[in-house]
Amino acid sequence: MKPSLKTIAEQAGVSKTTVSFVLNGRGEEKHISTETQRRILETAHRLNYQPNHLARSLSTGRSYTIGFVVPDISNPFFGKIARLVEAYAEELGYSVMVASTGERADKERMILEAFKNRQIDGVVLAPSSGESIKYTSDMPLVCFDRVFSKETGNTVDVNNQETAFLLTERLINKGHRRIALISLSSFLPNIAARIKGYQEALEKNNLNLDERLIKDIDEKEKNRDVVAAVSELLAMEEPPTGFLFLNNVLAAQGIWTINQLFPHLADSLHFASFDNLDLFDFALPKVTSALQPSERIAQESVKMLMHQIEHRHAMNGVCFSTTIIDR
Amino acid sequence: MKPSLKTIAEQAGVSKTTVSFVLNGRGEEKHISTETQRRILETAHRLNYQPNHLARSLSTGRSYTIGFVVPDISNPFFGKIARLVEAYAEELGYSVMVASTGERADKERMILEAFKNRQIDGVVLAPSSGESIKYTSDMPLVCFDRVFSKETGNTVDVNNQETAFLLTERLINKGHRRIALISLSSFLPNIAARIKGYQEALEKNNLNLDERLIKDIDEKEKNRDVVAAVSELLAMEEPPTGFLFLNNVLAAQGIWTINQLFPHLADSLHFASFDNLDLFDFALPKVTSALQPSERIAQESVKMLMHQIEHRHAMNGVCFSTTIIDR
DNA sequence: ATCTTTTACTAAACCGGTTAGATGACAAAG
DNA sequence: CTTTGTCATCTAACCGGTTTAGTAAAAGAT
Repeated sequence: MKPSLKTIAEQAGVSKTTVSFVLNGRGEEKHISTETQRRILETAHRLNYQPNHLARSLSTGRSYTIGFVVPDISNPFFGKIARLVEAYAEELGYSVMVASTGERADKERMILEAFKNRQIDGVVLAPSSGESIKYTSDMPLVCFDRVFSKETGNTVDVNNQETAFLLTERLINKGHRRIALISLSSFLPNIAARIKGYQEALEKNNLNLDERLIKDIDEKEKNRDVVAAVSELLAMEEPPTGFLFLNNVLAAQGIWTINQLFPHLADSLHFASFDNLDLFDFALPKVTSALQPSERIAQESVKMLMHQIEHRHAMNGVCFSTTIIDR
Repeated sequence: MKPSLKTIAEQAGVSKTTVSFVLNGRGEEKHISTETQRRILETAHRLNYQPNHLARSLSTGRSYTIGFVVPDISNPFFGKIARLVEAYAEELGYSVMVASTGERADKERMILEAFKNRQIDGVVLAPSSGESIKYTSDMPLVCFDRVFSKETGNTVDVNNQETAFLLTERLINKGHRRIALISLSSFLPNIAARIKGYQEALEKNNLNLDERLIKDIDEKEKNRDVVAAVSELLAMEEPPTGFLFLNNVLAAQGIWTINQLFPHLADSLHFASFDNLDLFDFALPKVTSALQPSERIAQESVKMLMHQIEHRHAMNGVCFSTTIIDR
């Protein structure tokens, strides 16, 4: 039988209350005598007492658990942040529940409500839609990676538009005149900003925007769609030589496509991609990438969430800069 | 104010008990009249009642939460399994708490105890030591990837020794006579089995085992150590031409090393590695890899855990076969 | 010597559910 | 006409903590 406060109370000959005070380090404050404190601590130790976290949470209303909800935890970008969020949260005595939404708003909603009913203290979320904030009502929430509205605060992201602009310019500066954009069909604010940055760079460099060079990939069928998109682009009479991929998964699949189907073109093309991957270091075509500061994103997200949990009011959104790795 | 059973009871003019029965679908069984049931359901719906999961868990002793504990959730192998475990668990109404141990037994112990105090129903664990089972005592536990003892049951792994044997033989069949082994210095049963398979293959093919071709990598410094190991090996007077890497992270770093420091050798070497990575499809040196069946590992782990949660006795361990992808 | 404060500790309510056992009403059986 | 059984519902205890509002005794102040 697992010992409870009651067990200790009986064995130490005091009340539950006293035991609770002492074990929570409030012994002095509550004027519990040194001898009694000693006896209680000794008993607790002897019985190897471990408090029941659920019971505590139920009465305090704090579960010391946060949620980490992203489209796909197996995506290396989110996996890395998960690891870091978990580490920071643990330092603060929090555990982390994770869930993947598959980029589906309905599933996201279900997950958030399930977590809320589990009395989670707050959620770090990479939202798939602008609706999510509604379902969480009063639960502390920090959105990262995708920011649907800056107004509510509590957001962490990067300078998407500027980064896309710079990535595109790098390709232009390397002499590429026709630059394809491999984007996503679902509406996400970070993606929208990146598209803008791409357009802006073309405009500034007096390259006209050819709509045929822009391909939208369906999230659910990305692997198949990227192969099709790249193949179509390379089959054009005037094919692009520079490619901007709006995230690492798309770029990885793009590299795969070239290597499997167009290996002879690997040297003549140049890629640019959001997010870094280790493989970009040696992949062909060469990939210039924009590294997002995972550590800072994770740390800031947790910090912001803790702030809201403690103080119940939002902090201003934070926007980090990416680091462009030229290859 | 969030509505509770009490709120509904008051508004519907019945007792908490009756509400509890009805909302748990035990209305018929408990002979609650149709009219009362209707009224209760209507009230619950009107107030948008959501049960407090903590309170329920406290009284039933079931939290419908499981833990997923691995060395590093950002490792793609574990990330993929995490995603799948999460999906299967969700289907069964469970949430998942994740934690990374950093391959440290002490941290693993802390995590397991913290989870236990959170009244988790069970844990899916990739253990870093043989000790973990002790700290979980009566908590349902399934170990995957690393199996320290088959005797206790509840284990899921793959045919490590045979796979290593086959991978090594592939290298031999491709004409490589000197085959390096990039291993890990920490003792893990899966790694030990893989080393055995390597030795067995050399022996069977009458190649003598050159200890200098075996390099142990320190988990904490893998990136640095792999570069050093590969560089040393290639600097030998009679350097190896085949390399067996005991996991995907090591192999990825090996590929990086060749591409950065020895690009002229990329074509003459051949790698073999445990676990698949997308980048193996186009990386040079070519990589023959052993794909582990993530879906089946995840599904079986969850199934096994659920079995133990329900029936409180262990199932026999399961061992899956890998799929070798020749490149 | 009496009043006030401090010390050391406890009883009981509470968090929000679940559940064993009781209860009163009514119908069928003996 | 009592007994037994079923129906419909409720009371109260319980899960294991936290916390408010005490209380009795000892110490300090007037």
